[in-house]
Amino acid sequence: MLYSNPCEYAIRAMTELALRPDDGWIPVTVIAEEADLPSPYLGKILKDLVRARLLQSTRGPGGGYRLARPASEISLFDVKLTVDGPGDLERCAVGLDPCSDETPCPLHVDFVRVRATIHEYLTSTTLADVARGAITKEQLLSDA
Amino acid sequence: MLYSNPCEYAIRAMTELALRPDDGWIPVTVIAEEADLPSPYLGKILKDLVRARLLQSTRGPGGGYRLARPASEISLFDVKLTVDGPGDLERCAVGLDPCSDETPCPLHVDFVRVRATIHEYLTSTTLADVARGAITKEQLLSDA
DNA sequence: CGCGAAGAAGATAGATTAGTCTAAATTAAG
DNA sequence: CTTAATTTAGACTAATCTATCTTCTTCGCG
Repeated sequence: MLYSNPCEYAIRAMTELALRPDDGWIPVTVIAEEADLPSPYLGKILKDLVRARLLQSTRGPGGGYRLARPASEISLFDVKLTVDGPGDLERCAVGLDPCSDETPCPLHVDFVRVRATIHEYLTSTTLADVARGAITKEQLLSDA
Repeated sequence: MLYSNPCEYAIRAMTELALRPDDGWIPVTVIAEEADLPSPYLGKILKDLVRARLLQSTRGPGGGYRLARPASEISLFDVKLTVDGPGDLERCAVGLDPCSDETPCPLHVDFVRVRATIHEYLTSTTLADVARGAITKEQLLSDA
């Protein structure tokens, strides 16, 4: 509900990278397989993340992708901002333009509270948190 | 960010209806013009809202649409549920299936809090609130 | 240097969504 | 009973999004 399709893919792919911090460069094909995503499409998304300096990449044999910073320093907000752009988070609740704090849309007042909650969640949650959750989940599933 | 395109249209159209509670039946063309929406497309959406019993309609001369209940008794949640379906609000934060309270996705714990905030907002906000906000906004704009 | 393994980039195809158009059904009014 | 206004339903078109394919560039290694 919060993320577009490619943004969700980006988070899942980056979580894979966060889970192997010292494996060097990981090729798209490997990431795609682990995260169960279509690899050529994922490649495009990762390319954008490289351009936004959230990932690094290198070509040639042994090449691939890796996080540009420690996972604990990349927030979901960083990812969403890169993939979905800034507009998505700033839109008014009902889509009546123009909408700002000065000329608020109907519901602006209540909606800013919701938006603040979302924003706080996105900025305070890092890929390290997601990776930690992924490990927990795997354990739960293997126990079952 | 919370609503699909057609859902946003639905809210805007229904807000128009909420603003004229005693005008009887309002044709799509009028609603579409007021809300600045494509009228044939809006017609489809309104039809679905009729089927979901959020609107009533009648054909023929003098026909059109009206709210099936007072605006204060129709929540944004009602509208979103009808137009976007139930799945949208239940999805996991990262899209890793399976995801439930028993086998939570990474972030499930933090995310349910965000989701609860959104849910609370949608259920507690009615079309009457939106209409009230729309009036306020219009005044602000005309003053400027 | 030359070969092969990768990412980068762009063209293309398929699927989904947004939007239009036409015809049919219904209703009110004369 | 006829006509005009209106919703309803469905076919159709256009645009966007998802995904694939192909080609090119870069890089490591022998």
